[in-house]
Amino acid sequence: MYRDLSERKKKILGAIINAHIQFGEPVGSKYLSQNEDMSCSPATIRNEMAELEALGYLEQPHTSAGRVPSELGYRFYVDSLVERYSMTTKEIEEIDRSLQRKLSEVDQILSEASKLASSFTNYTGIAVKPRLPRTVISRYESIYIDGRSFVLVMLFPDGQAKTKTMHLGFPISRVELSQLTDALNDKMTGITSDRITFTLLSELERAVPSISSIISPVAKAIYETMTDSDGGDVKIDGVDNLLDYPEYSDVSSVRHLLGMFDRKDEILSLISAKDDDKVNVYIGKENSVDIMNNSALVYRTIKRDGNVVGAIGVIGPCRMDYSKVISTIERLASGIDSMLNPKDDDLKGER
Amino acid sequence: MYRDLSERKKKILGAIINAHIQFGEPVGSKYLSQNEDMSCSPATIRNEMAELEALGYLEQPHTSAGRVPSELGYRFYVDSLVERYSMTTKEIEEIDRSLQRKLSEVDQILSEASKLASSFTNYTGIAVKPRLPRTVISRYESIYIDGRSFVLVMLFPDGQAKTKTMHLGFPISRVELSQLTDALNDKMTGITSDRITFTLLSELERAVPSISSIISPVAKAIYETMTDSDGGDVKIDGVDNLLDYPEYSDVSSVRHLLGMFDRKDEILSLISAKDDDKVNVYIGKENSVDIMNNSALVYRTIKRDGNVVGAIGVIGPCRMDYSKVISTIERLASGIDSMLNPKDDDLKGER
DNA sequence: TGTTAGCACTCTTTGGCTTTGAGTGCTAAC
DNA sequence: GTTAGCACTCAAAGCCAAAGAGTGCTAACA
Repeated sequence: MYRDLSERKKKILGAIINAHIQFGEPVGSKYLSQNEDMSCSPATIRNEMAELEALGYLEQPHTSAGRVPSELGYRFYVDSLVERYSMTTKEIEEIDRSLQRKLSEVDQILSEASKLASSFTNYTGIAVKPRLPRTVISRYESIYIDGRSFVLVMLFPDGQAKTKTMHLGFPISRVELSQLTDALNDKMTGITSDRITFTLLSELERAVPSISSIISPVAKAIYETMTDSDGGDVKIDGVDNLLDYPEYSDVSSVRHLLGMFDRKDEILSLISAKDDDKVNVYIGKENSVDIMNNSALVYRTIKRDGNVVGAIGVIGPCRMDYSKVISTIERLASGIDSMLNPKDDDLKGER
Repeated sequence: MYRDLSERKKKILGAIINAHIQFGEPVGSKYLSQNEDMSCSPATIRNEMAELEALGYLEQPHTSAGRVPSELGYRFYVDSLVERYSMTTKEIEEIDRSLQRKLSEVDQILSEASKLASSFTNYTGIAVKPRLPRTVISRYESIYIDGRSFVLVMLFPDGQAKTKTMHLGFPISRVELSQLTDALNDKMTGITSDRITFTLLSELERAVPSISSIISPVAKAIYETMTDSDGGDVKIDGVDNLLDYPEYSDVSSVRHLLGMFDRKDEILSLISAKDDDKVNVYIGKENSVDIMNNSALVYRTIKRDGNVVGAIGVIGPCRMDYSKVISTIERLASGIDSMLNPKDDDLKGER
């Protein structure tokens, strides 16, 4: 697709995008010939630029302005020109150090990752926990607290656990509690939330006749837990970073972006769609999220035991320092990956 | 303090604030005499306005503009003039219905409340979970999963429970696990996180010599859990609502506000400071959070069993529809309160 | 045939200028 | 104490000209 570009065109296109990323303003022929050692005159560059514009890689805000990369141009740049930003040892150390403060739960890791992504890149960081396929509970345990309350522990197949503290209006004995637990383990394991039916509840009530009135609130708690963990979540940090960039100096553009953050579902589905192991870049309207008018999204998914458990990324203007952002996300994501999938040492850390 | 204002001054001040809230622009004498049936001429009103300005209730952006309420003016308005907004049955129903979708955990209730506050008022909703006083764990339980992993359940004095799933690099037996649990219950209950010392860990290791290498990761998990739940949290929703108001049409003012949202700590400490049962209103610089330059904060705390577990509120421009906002927050908060503190029915719902 | 210099042309940006209009403060009359 | 009248102030809007940046085109050149 990009075969038809001569080396010189590529060089010019790359130089324009670099300059535009740096200064945020349209780039003119004179600037290029002077500062980017093009070894040809402005006039020649103008000719090339005119052709690049005809091919769709460049755009002109108005007649007497320089050229600005189009979304196609950025795409080309990201795909082929971008040289990997080589991080300084200091930067690498800083990222690694930040990750050291190893947080235990996936949720927390992601939420922290969003902050890190934001602070290292100066764009807006996002972290996504995808909507999981329907969860089933594989085992129940209960912990007796006192005559009127107990903790219900629900274990999921992936080893996660959730708890609910139940307060009852009437006393319950340890024996009854263990009957209840047995009944739950007998009837309520391995099923999805939509299979919790009235029939099932009646069966349960029959299994523990002495405390049948407890079934309904317990079932409700279970149902809530199952449906809860279905939900995806999107964390966003550093929105105010964006306001430093002229593309968002207009309130309406900010509103666009903020509006998108409220429609987190779209981000969720966008990111959940693709789950390869590399950093992905969506530029402007390329993606279904049409609100991302003048913005780009760089992200990478996070896996654990081969399953996607989340993603981290960065949102910023199309004119983004891609090489730096990509490297940062790359390193953050792989750092998190290795935290979540520790090598088989003598003793693994907890999750 | 406000005794010295004549009835007519109060009326004029109130009319100015109402008009300014409605239109967002400085209010002139002519407008008042025409539209608010003042029964006196513009000139008279001008005299009164000049005095109100001298007293500090009004301000003039520049010589030839109308008057704008000062922060003191708003404060006066909120304290004495505001007539409680009477909600329509429809609005009340809608709030109640939204609250019906009763979410179980405090965290979720608050996060949902923030969305509700935002959508009912069209300002920015915030929900706060305060930094709790240092947490201690009152009891440990463990659930055996398989030879190499188990779930550690930690119970807090208030009945909450947290879990950590531990994956080990070596096998552990049920007996050893219960030894571990006993040791934890013996040595690690009732202490704050800063008292988990090396000495304590050594004692623990001595208590379970056969699996002493497990102590360190377990202790780490416990420490993390304890320090986690210390942390407060602030949820914010509907930031983009604000952009509809001209006060925030300037990017720098938006940045101010967004910056504040990143410094959630300040909001946290502000709200945690006062814990009475009524709706509080902070206007502009009244509060320590000096960033709230041109903004006001309306909130009310949420209690459970007499303890503050959070707060919900709204942030918007000083020029805010206080009567509506106050009623909305009032109703939301009391609705949540009653969800969290159910009447003693036969069977209480879970928490 | 590709490159370059030169030049006319376009179009935004900037600054200064005036006009407009809203709203005030003051004074004098009621 | 209230009101009408009037001069005054000042931001906002509109207008115009000048400046400046950058282009496209043409013609000369290698």
